[in-house]
Amino acid sequence: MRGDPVRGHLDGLLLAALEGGPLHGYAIITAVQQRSAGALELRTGTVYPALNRLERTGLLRSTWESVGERRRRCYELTDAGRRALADERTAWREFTSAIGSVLDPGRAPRPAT
Amino acid sequence: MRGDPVRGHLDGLLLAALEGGPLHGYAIITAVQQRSAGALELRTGTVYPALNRLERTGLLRSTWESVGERRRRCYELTDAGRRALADERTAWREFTSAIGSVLDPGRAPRPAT
DNA sequence: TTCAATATGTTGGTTGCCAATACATAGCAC
DNA sequence: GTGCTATGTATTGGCAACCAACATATTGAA
Repeated sequence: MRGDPVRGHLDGLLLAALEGGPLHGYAIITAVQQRSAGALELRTGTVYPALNRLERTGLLRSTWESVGERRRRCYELTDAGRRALADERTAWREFTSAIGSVLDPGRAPRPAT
Repeated sequence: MRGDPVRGHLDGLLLAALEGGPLHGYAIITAVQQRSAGALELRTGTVYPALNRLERTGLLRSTWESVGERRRRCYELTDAGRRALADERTAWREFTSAIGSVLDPGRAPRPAT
């Protein structure tokens, strides 16, 4: 997969990963990797700043967890985050429909005229 | 549609627009716009440098046309361009499958395990 | 005569992800 | 007891790719 593959879709991926319940950053990375069958390998330099930003903008909320001596920061969706996820899904469908209608018209039929 | 929507998929769009026959830059822009039902409005600052690059790398070939006093540069796919288009389609399907399996699992089933 | 459409191009800026780096705990193999 | 890997969070600097704005010219309609 060509460089910067998730560009523009990162927020949606992170929100979607958290839809099933709270996860910490590292677990989000592995969850995304597994759900995409290994295709998407998010980098820490990509994920942690993004999670931080999503919390700042109110789409996520975080709490610190302790497992023995180790600390993890656990993120969960807020109500606004759930709404944002729905919006990301809509945007994703519009996006794939738009690009697909030009690039791959057999698979993604043109929007009704 | 959020900013930079075509990022990473521009080459595929341009190649696909030319699959049906030669077109000049301005016509490519309107063709993409029409085929996407208005969703994709490519900018001249995006398209012309990209066409130039695709010609430099041998995926397109161009000839100057004259219509009255006006000059247009007509692009067409080379054989390499046709192969590149096929690759772009494959990459597009893999891309949508990967992102979709995380973001929109109901619509884009996970790749076979 | 002014405006919009047609037509091609360049320049500079921003965005957003990535690579590299840093650091700490935990568990396993040897 | 030492190293290696996995787990875990975070920052910094860089850069590619697209966009906005600008520049220029012809054509045709109001």
